[in-house]
Amino acid sequence: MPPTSPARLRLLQAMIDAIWERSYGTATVEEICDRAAVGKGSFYHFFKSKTALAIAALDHLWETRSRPALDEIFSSSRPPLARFERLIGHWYTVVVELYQEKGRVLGCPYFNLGAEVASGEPELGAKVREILDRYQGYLEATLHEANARGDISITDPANTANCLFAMIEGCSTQARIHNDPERVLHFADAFGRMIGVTVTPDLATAPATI
Amino acid sequence: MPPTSPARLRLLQAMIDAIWERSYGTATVEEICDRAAVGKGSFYHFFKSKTALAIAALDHLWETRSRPALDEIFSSSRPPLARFERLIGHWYTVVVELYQEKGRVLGCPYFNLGAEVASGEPELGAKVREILDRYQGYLEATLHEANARGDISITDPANTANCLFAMIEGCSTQARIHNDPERVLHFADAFGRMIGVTVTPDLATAPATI
DNA sequence: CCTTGACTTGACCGTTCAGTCAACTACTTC
DNA sequence: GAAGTAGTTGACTGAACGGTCAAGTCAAGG
Repeated sequence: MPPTSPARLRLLQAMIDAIWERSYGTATVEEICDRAAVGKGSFYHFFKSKTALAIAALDHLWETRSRPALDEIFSSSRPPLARFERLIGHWYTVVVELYQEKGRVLGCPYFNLGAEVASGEPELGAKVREILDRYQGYLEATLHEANARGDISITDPANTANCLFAMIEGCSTQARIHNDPERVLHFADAFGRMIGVTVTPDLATAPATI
Repeated sequence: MPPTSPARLRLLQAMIDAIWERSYGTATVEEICDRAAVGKGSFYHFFKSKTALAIAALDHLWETRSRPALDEIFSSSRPPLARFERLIGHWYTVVVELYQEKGRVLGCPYFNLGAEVASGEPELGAKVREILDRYQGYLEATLHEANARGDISITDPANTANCLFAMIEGCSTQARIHNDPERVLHFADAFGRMIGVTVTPDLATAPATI
């Protein structure tokens, strides 16, 4: 079971697509096998259950997409406040790209899944919390650094990071509920007001990841 | 089929509980019938489908709980900024009460459901959007009034209301994901910074509704 | 006492689900 | 080319699903 097997990778991607486009609960094993063009036997050759695939799929999405993108956005070569501007611009770019591709705003798969399986599915919930905490960690570290440089003056960086992250995820979920990509840009202004600076989304040419 | 039939009311409440505690997708008709102590035949006597019950349940929750609570919180007898303080305090009180009762933070049923059924279930999605828009309307109207009184100076009340609401819902969903009631209070500080005033949660003795 | 109709019931139906399995292919290694 | 290993298959199973239905109960009206 080398983790690079093509069928295995297609299953991971199919599960991510299913969670993103629909929801974990409504995604059936057969649907995922069809999307991946893989027999049901192969599914259970690689993963012991639907839940196990979901956990592996979250890890895969994080390692191959989210983490590389966040490492670039929050690179120390960029000034702290510019990282926030890049984050918002990047987030918007990804949402619009997926909207053009799928015809729908999909929101954040981690957050959507987390809300859905908060009760029941404790292992899946733990994986979601782990990833969301790492995500928020980027924000908190950057707030600390901006504080140290004197760019901003925030008394409680951990709490502020939490609130910024809540607004980002909240706006993304609103955008999903209303299927309206523009809602994602709404928070740029509020983002700035929360940390006491002006924040302008940085819509650079971007690698298409989230 | 008088809408006040006890069995019908129990079905509405059972559906709300199921959506809140678990999720719409994992709630089965049989589970709801059991919770309501009602035969499956009665279910289909009152509602033509599971979806129809969900839509009726959202309306019922809004009319009997959310709207009365919001009308009290946003009563014109209260100064605009005090309404925000009361909203946060009330929200926190409800979350803690439900936490003590059910052992879990449940978040906002409208928001959770909306994210879950954003694709698929268009009628249910429309009902969720209608309710969320009304909810946000209270915030926007209050921002306008506070602006007019000179309490605050917000250039784009509609967008600000949207961001405040996104942060409220985002924090609530985080609280659900982490099963941590205290996360709901996190945003009081950020709430104030976004509109440029100090906001202190008003934890008055409250009617237990959301 | 009979009729009516709203309300209730749970067995039942066809479908769909997650998961199993025995058989097969393709590739490597000796 | 034999033997082993990794990957693949789809028919199959038992359970659970949403929804149907024939057979009631019961209170109100005549």
